[in-house]
Amino acid sequence: MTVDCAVFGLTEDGLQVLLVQRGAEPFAGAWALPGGFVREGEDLEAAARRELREETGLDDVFLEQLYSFGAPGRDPRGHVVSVAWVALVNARDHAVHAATDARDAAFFPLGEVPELAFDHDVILAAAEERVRGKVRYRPIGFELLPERFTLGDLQHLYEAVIGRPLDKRNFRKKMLALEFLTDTGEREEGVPHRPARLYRFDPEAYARLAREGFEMWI
Amino acid sequence: MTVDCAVFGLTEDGLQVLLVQRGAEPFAGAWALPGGFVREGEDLEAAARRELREETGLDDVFLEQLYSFGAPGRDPRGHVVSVAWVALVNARDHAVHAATDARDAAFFPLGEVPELAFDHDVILAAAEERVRGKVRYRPIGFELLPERFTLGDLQHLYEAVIGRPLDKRNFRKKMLALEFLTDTGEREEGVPHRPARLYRFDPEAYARLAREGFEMWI
DNA sequence: GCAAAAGTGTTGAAGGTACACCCATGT
DNA sequence: ACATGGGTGTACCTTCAACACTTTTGC
Repeated sequence: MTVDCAVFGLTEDGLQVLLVQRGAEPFAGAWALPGGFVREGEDLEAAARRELREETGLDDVFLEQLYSFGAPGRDPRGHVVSVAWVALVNARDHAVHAATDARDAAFFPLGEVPELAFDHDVILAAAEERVRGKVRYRPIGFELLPERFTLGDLQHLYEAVIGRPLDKRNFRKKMLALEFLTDTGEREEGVPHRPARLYRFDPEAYARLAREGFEMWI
Repeated sequence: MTVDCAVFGLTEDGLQVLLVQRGAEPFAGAWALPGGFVREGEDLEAAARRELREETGLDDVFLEQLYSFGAPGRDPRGHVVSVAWVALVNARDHAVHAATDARDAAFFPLGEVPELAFDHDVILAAAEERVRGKVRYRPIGFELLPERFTLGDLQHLYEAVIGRPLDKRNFRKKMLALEFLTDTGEREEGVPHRPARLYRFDPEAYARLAREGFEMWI
């Protein structure tokens, strides 16, 4: 039993995925999703978090189970089932560094992903589909942004994930009508244009609305 | 590694789940979701289908992976991870009978489920949530109906799964506007009221529409 | 003829989409 | 002054929700 994590981050170039270069056989030297064996008696989510920490230095990230892959032959070491996870990180605040069995760790734009070890191309495709789908009806996109962000940041995020330009006025109307963005009262600083208001996502406000049967849909 | 299946069927009393009474320890005599150990080198979905066939006689059903449960302590035999699956069957055409390690197999209304073995109550709750959510935006409900069905059947299905009465005229308008219900030209027979038209779900028409970016939402 | 479900349109409200200009800041 | 993104309102159109009566069959 292994766990593998598809970790997504956001930059000006759009969505990126975190890969590690394997140091050990099989597939030594190949790029792969960070992951590894579950220990005896270890919880699956705990294993995913441990592997992420050990191989990439990431800690305290948003993590959600994706799917379990168990096709015979997917791992040359034998019949290994992998429980795959999706993680979303704010690339600014989470520095990444290779560690343990990984020679290197780096973010790759989704259009420039190299050949991957095992069946990690399949896992990555499923993870990307999950993120692109779910971001439209659950407030998971905020995990890709710093704590305080502008509505411009948020719009760029949605445009990058959904892959389609959005109308600025309609987007702002819709986001502010959802009542879980709180205006921090602060502004951007040091930008060569009119500074934007900084907002914060309020998980409790969202939870309250969700309990009342409300549904977001972007 | 085990697989466990939450199998749902539909009757006049609403959604039902298929349970088996365990014949072997642990939890001998307790009701549980059908399932069992994955064999060495066996595909996960194949294992789920095999266990369903062996324990309940069900074959050739709609099956979709739900989630993997791996909390330490969830199985007294040791650290056993279960890959859970959701199945939907048309209870009329699929006869159920206990077999192998199961003393008995029967459908239970969701409100009358007995105490379950292992953490199967947690798995069942997750499965129910998946079905109730997904049925609204994917055409999986048809798996619960016979091949030919009336719009009344379909409306009752949605009312049972969503748990809320629907307006007949609006429902029919919406379903017929979706262009994947084909009128078979046939009618109900032997009913003590005006016989209804029989429709059939056309998976290819749905696939075509889905490819064009269409989205259903009930 | 009675019971039981099938079948059928319209109207008002709400929400979504398209669209163009002025504002505040740094250089 | 100019370049850059921030910030704002309206009109149209589409979609959704509410609502009641006639039809066809078996008994």
